[in-house]
Amino acid sequence: MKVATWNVNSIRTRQDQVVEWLQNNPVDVLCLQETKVMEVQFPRSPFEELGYHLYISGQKSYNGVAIFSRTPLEQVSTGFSPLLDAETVGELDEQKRVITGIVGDVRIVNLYVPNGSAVGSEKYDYKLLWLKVLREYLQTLLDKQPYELCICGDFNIALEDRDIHNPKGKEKHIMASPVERQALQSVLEIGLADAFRKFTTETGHYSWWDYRTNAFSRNMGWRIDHHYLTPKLYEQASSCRIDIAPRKLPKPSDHTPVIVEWI
DNA sequence: ATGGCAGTTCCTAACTGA
Repeated sequence: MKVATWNVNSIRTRQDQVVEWLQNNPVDVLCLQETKVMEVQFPRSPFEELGYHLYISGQKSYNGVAIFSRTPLEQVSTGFSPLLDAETVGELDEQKRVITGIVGDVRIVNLYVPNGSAVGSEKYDYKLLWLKVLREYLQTLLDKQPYELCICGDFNIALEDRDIHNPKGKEKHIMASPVERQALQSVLEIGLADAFRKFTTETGHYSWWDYRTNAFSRNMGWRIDHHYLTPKLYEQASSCRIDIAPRKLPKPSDHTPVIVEWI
């Protein structure tokens, strides 16, 4: 089973690139973030023609997540609300950042974690609150269901210094600040491990490069797109790789796909 | 230090992203 995650920064702009990528990389599941379109306007047919079933949580202009799957997903739901009480969720489901479904004996959870703008800003507080509620959401999933979990998506956090091209002085930088790193660590403490780090320990491997300053050609990147697995699935994982080919294309997304495989 | 690039919409300016 191969599960990929890719922040496409607008599915309508990236449609042809995603089609071509799927033709060359026929993964079982593709999790997309930042689709930036309402479900009714989502370009479904190019992907359905490739044999995928589409599950979409969309909104206009911002955010938006989707799962493409070769086999139909079961128990698909979006947002935190299906598992948590209204008081806990508050307004968090207004932004479309969560979609999940079951394939085989694995629950896929596709996430687009808030960026947070700047450390100490209102959006940063929103990011921290969102991660706190995410932990409750995932803990509830684990408590209620026997499925293994594959949590993937754009986490907007580089968890360790080796996930950043130049980690020096990043304590106040969004995506690297200690408080948000700790918030993500707290989520992982429920029993999740980073699939990529099972296979690759050195620095220099990234999934996002800023559009500005020729960051990609200088490999000034960040590894912020992750797959987190429950222990049994982590043991079964046989590879996790970053495909930088799409980042080299004209008009690319600023992120590139990451693919995990398990037996 | 700042801003740089890209996508979107209430579209040629302002926002959000990361």
